[in-house]
Amino acid sequence: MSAKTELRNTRQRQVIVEELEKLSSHPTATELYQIVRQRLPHISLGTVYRNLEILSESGKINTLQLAGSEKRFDGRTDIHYHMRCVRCGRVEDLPIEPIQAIDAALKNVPEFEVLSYRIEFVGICAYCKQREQRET
Amino acid sequence: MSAKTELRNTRQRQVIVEELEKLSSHPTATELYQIVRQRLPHISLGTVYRNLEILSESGKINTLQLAGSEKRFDGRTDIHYHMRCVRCGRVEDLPIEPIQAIDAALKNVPEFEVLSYRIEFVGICAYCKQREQRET
DNA sequence: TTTCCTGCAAAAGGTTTGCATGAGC
DNA sequence: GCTCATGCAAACCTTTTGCAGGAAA
Repeated sequence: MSAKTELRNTRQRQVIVEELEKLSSHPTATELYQIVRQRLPHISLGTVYRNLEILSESGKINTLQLAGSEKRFDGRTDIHYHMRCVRCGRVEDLPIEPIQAIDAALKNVPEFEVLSYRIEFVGICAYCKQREQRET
Repeated sequence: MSAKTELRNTRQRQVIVEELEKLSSHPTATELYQIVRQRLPHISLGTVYRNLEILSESGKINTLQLAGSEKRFDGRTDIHYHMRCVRCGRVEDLPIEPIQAIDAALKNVPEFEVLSYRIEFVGICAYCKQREQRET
């Protein structure tokens, strides 16, 4: 519940957060590892994973709960929706407001205690949409 | 799009579908493997995976796109929602109607072409809710 | 008889972990 | 100086795949 021990401010942790916050691409651990390695060539994948976990637990970053086998991470910690592009696989932020009707529906299930939800939109991102229009 | 070749009716395939349809627990491949093995002790995990994939492609069963690393499978192929129990991890069917407002929201994103969505509710299932009331 | 399917085992892909060393505070 | 964090490598877990033999149609 509360922040137990203050996190130690290591160079690796710093760079991981900085680089993640620069990105809007919701990278996987491996993708972020490649990027961070440009600044810290000796960092290990394990360190990236451990830090992403710790940072996520302490609320400094967000672990996305999406379909598929790979975890993705987000420097934004406010509530917002994502869309997965069926063409290129990108995960984009969706510029729409939270849908109130979903929260309303949560209250109407007597047997269960529904607390929240995870939603992931599926569609074609701006890049792929443009590209397909050019090719037509 | 269309069913190309008719699937061969093997004993393994039969039993996998039968057992999956009996369950409302949305098992993982490994869980279903354990169950099927009671009837076919020599079946291999690979066969279970291959059949789940083929059956899902041909629309006879459904592969759930939930958060987390493991795939789960569903004998029901009609559209319905699921809830993940935060206590025990069970995946349950949620007896609520499709929420129209979500489809309405899809249409209001000009830059993207949003086609569909995946939603997963999160809460406390009937079993855990009862248990917690008893323990109070 | 042809083709698809199966069992087995190895490989693949992503993530976690044990251990000795090293760096924050 | 005491802990926590790191790098490295091995282990883990789920899923996929290659291959030779076996069973549907």
